[in-house]
Amino acid sequence: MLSSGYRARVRFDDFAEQVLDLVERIPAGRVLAYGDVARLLGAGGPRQVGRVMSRWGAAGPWHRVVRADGSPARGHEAQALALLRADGTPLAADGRRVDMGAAAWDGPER
DNA sequence: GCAATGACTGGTA
DNA sequence: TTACCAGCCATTG
Repeated sequence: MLSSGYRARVRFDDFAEQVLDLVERIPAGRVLAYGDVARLLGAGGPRQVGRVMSRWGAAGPWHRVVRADGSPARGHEAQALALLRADGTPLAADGRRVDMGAAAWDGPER
């Protein structure tokens, strides 16, 4: 029944669902790097996580997913920083990045 | 099937 | 600190 084109979207949607579910579990004041999300899920890679966020990230607290160096998403830096600041996320001294040492989330466990 | 692209990462200069 | 390069993995043309 499912056409090839539709099935392809559904297959990726499975990975996207896991990413979005994990992102929505990130507590306020905490962040996760793209690579960390992929590692916690044990699938795909940082670029795949970024692809999911660009397409379905708006469904959750996308601003809590940042780059490994603490920089927020490309093209949404000001927006992400404003939301992170609202969550009380510890920012670096420069104020344009997240303090990964203090804001990095360990994951749903612990 | 191949090449280009992407909300990335880590290393080196 | 920023800039450039090579690697990585799935989607898209």
